[in-house]
Amino acid sequence: VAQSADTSAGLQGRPRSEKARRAILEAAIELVKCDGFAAVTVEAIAARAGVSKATIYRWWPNKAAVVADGFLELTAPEVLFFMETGSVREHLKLQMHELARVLASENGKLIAALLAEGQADPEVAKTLRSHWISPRREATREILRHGIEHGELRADIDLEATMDALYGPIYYRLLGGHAPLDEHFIEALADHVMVGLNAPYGSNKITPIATTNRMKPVADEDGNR
Amino acid sequence: VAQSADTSAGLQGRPRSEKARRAILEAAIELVKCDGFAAVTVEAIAARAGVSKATIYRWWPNKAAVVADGFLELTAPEVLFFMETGSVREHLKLQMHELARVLASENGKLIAALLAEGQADPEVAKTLRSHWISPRREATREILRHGIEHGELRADIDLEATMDALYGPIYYRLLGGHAPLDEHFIEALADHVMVGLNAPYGSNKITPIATTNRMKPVADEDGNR
Amino acid sequence: VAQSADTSAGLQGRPRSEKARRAILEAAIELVKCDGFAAVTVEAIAARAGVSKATIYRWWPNKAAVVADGFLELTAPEVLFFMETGSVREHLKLQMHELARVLASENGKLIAALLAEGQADPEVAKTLRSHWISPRREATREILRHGIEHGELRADIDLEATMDALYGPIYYRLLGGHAPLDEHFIEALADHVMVGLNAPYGSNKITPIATTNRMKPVADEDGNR
Amino acid sequence: VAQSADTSAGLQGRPRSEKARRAILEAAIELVKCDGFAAVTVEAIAARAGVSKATIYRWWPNKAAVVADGFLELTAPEVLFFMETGSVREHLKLQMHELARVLASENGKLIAALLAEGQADPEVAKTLRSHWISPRREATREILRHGIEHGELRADIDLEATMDALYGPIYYRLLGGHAPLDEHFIEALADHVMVGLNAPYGSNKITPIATTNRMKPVADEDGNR
DNA sequence: GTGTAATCGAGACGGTACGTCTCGTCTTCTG
DNA sequence: CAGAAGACGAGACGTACCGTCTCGATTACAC
Repeated sequence: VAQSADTSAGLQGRPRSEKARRAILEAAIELVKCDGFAAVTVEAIAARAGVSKATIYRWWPNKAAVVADGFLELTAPEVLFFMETGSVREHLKLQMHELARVLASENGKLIAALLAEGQADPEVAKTLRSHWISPRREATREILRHGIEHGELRADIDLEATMDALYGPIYYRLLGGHAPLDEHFIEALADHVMVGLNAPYGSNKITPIATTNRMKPVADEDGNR
Repeated sequence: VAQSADTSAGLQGRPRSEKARRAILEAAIELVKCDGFAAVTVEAIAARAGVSKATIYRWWPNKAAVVADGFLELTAPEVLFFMETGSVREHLKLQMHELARVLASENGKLIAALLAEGQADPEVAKTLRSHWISPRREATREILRHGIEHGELRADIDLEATMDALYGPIYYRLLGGHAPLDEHFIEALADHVMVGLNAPYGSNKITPIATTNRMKPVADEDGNR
Repeated sequence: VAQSADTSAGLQGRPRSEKARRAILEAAIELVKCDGFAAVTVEAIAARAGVSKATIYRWWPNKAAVVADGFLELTAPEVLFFMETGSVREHLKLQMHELARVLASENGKLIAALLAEGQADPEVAKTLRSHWISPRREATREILRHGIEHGELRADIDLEATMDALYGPIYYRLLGGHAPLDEHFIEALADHVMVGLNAPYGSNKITPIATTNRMKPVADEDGNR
Repeated sequence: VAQSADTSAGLQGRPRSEKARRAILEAAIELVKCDGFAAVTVEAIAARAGVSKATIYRWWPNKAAVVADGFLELTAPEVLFFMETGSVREHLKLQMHELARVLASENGKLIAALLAEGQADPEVAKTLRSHWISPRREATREILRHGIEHGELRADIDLEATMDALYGPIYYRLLGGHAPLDEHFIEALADHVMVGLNAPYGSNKITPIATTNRMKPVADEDGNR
């Protein structure tokens, strides 16, 4: 979110203080976790970080950018990499569980706040997309491609829509708050959406999950893009 | 959202001005649509409505409540009533299209803003849930039940998770902004998630969906709000 | 300095709080007298007055205006009115002593600060001229006219230049700080400049002072405007 | 004003850059003349001089000191040397005209600003006194002494008060801004205060001033700074 | 009709945080 | 090692809204 923080930009002058930068990000995250995003002030961040307000505004345009950077740098969990050893379906399910676990934790409120802020601040939205949403989608996209190549998944699925089908409901519960983000939900959701990923009836490479999912793949219509 | 606005409370004194109330709600909605939720101030609403700030604060606790009320009263689209003529699946798909259409319109920004505000303001979240999300879920729930009863849908689905699977991805695209909310997406999504609703192969009441959809029209209606 | 503080302007709305106004002016003056003009902050004035910063900025454009108003309202000494009983010369001398006394007191620093601020802020300069300098000059102008009419003073003096000759040296010592503003100085100064006011030799209405001043009016050249 | 700028102090290391020093002073003066003292920043001076802020702060304690130094070095007009050819009175009058001319010029604003700053910053006040006010007073003092010695002026005048009487009104108009600093004013003023310098009527060495001024030319010169 | 009581407009108020600005110091690299 | 470049801590600036309050003027019901 910061203006790419090109530390080596000037080649001259006092270099940016890495200490101050970390102190700011840490203070921001701690305060958000403690008081909630809306209650956090740039002035409070500065005070807690032992830093001047001007130093914050020199590198970030506003509070949300600081928090976004802090979250991404300090607490954003790593993207799960696909292990060749498991089935694609199992891996996708695992990822859904993992996402739900993160969103149900303390960090969930933070992501929710950033998504919310993103509705008003395009810059925050962009950061969140490029550093949180997109990497995860890219990883999932690869897995889906892998599954398709190996015949584990139908070849005609719409990759983008599929990813929304997998993760969208989880974010929906996070933001809507109409129902809990628990493991039972993820199980039910995964069971539901996995069906749509089944390789067509008669495929010879069905993994365990495929059989688990009722064994009897439906032969319905499906679309992709 | 307003404190139930018990107009007849006092039995005495000047009654609440309905004109002012409408002017406020309309001004709020217009401003949000024009400038975005975050840029709207109570003072601006008051000015545009030709109303005193105190009058707003007398009836609503804050800006978000005004906007929420305004949205619900002035622009919240009606829940689709279930038509006897279509199949359950078709109806669900239709609802998904309708929701996407609304969220992709000008009102989508408004709902996104309210959902965002709801992350910080529980009252707004509650209002949105009880007046926007829940009625729609209730309607869908009924349809799903109907589909199950008539054998058009699997009997073992998790109703709540299913509704999240149907609508969650749509909200996800609205709020994430990572991909467009167009008809193509809804088609792909619907095709995907509908598979998970299939009655299991060999069910004795329902033929494979493709044919079923025409053979067994549901006879039910539903509405709310 | 305030925008004429037209309290009765609106005829509508909450009337301006006279209490707050006085608290602000008093706080400003106290702080200036305590810490000096340069060290005073609008925030400090607000804090001491128990008032919001916005309230100060609503009525005054800046710190100097507040202090100027406060000084003029709370501590500016009254203009000395001319008593018919004394001689014009005595009265002028009295006024010079009085001015020196004020400028040598605590208020002198205040006036010096305001005059200084006036160099950068035309509004302050204007206020000071219209509320401090001009009234005193006007009073003196009347006295000089009186003296001329009664033959106590020469008729061909330049009134404006005369007033500068009377008071300018006093302000000069105040601001230059090169010599003390004591009574001895005023005596010497008055003796010096009074000579130039003498009615021409032979005037039949010389007051005691005129005789004191060496009795022998010089017959030199003089100009006026 | 600078901390004696002992260029030769170190005996070792890179000597102070005279170029930078001049650039700073010139930039300061230009900026003050262009934007006014209050609007000038140390950063702006540094930028315009192509110099680092630290270099300025290494040699001057603050902005006012830089401007004061710049003024004294670059624009302070020379003290008028006393010409043997004129009378003391004429010379004094000439000096008054000259002072008024300078103060009415662009430099007048600068001197006014420095006098103003001197009210808050004793260091500036001291510099101004020692480099601007005092040398001129010293020169005038000599002239007055000369005039007394030669019987052109009264012997019982208070030298200090006299100088305030001569120049104070000029500074007063400069700072008060209540009337213009034009030649007419100086003429009137000089005529007025010169009367107080007259040797008493009947003095045995001097004829009435009007004639004296040509009869007894002073033989003296004076300079300073 | 005449109270009585609540609403309305206008707008001042105490607060709080904003984002900007300048100060004077410091830290690093370059010439 | 002086100097440029420029980041830094400090803290005041003036602005913008917040949500509350005080007014006087305006309704409409109750008597």
